[in-house]
Amino acid sequence: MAEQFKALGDPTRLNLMMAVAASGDAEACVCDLTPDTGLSQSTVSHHLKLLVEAGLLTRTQRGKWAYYALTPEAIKILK
Amino acid sequence: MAEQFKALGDPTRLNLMMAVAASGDAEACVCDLTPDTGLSQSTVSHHLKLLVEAGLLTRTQRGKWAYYALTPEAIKILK
DNA sequence: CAAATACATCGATAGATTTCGATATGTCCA
DNA sequence: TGGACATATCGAAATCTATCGATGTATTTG
Repeated sequence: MAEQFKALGDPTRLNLMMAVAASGDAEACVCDLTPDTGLSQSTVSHHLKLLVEAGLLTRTQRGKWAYYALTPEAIKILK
Repeated sequence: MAEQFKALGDPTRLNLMMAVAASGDAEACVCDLTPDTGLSQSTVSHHLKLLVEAGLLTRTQRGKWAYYALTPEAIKILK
């Protein structure tokens, strides 16, 4: 539980979560998410990984793209 | 908002929050909270300060003791 | 007033986190 | 197959965090 709060405790990651939540179909690929952060692609990828590990995002690969979506757990916490 | 999640994202601090919530009258002094953590008094004091700064605990001095209690905000997040 | 108690602050240090650029992996298309 | 694109991983540097012991500040008590 602390791990989830910790994951949400970084402004960049919280913004990523909000961006995913605000996306159409509530999922987004790295290429959509990266520009807004002002960070490098590798850094965004790293943060997304942490969010997945914390059980707050799911990752689905479709073709070239990796789509991230909120988990029920994340929705519960952020609501 | 990230600041609050960040504050809750440390196991020690999350345990402190739970301990306060579980205390009689939902408030506790440092002397009550310190033993369970296995940490030094100065470290616990430091963590409590962060929680207050994050708006998750209030601090009330009564005589020698400082009593900490959950804020409405904290109750909302932890519920 | 002096000692004791409860807590906060300070300075230092070890370890964790964020970030990047470079590179690796995987997928699609010509 | 080869190149282009999307993403992940790696290694390193800078910054942040948790922790401690020592000390400072109030407050109560003798």
